[in-house]
Amino acid sequence: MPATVSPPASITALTLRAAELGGMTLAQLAARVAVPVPASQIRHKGWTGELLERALGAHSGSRPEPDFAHLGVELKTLPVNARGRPRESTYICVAALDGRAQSWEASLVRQKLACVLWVPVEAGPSLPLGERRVGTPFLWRPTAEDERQLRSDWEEIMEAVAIGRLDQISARQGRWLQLRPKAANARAQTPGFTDDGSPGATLPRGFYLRSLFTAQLLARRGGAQPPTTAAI
DNA sequence: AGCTGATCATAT
DNA sequence: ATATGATCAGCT
Repeated sequence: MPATVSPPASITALTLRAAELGGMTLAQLAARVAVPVPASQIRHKGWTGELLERALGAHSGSRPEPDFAHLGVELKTLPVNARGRPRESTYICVAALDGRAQSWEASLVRQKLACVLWVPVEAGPSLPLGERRVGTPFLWRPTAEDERQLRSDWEEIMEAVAIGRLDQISARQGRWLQLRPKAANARAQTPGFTDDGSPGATLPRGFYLRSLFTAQLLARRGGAQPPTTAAI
């Protein structure tokens, strides 16, 4: 039975709590909240993220709200390699593909990224799950420049969606933000447009932050890290 | 090696 | 099916 951690009362309490996790291994964290460490992530892809949620007192489950709704903070783990570079893009949210008009201001992408607590975690197939260590968490709010760039990509992608040309969009589009499949499998369906541009079911897709973007956040954060976690 | 498209688990 | 958490795996 997993142990329960109470929700942090403030952003300050949250960041302090997060800072204390820096340097810990996932095995130590798992023991603290009493959850087992899987042998592999192949069938537990979201395990690290869910572990951090528990450890920090988030418990929104799969509900469509921020992890720390009362604080307006979203929690995102960031898998990094031995050199401290992001190993993967970061999933943000699903995209509405039905062509209804949307504005950047009211977009889910903008809401999701309004305030994010990033938690770097060592990752890689050669590093056993339990031995991976938590890096130095940091709170991020998009700067005006961050938002300008994300908005530019979002609008370009959504313009193609709005005219029903889902077939013209690929993950190659977008400098910082991209649209990629987000589904149980390639047969999944959601309202959208078929390849000929007519209304119909299509593959669900989601917005992802390219690793180049998160790499810049890590670099911007800068600062000295403990020797053993020099890279993260 | 990096990237794109596909996939896995769980809760609602 | 939608939304949460992401990583896998084949191709360039």
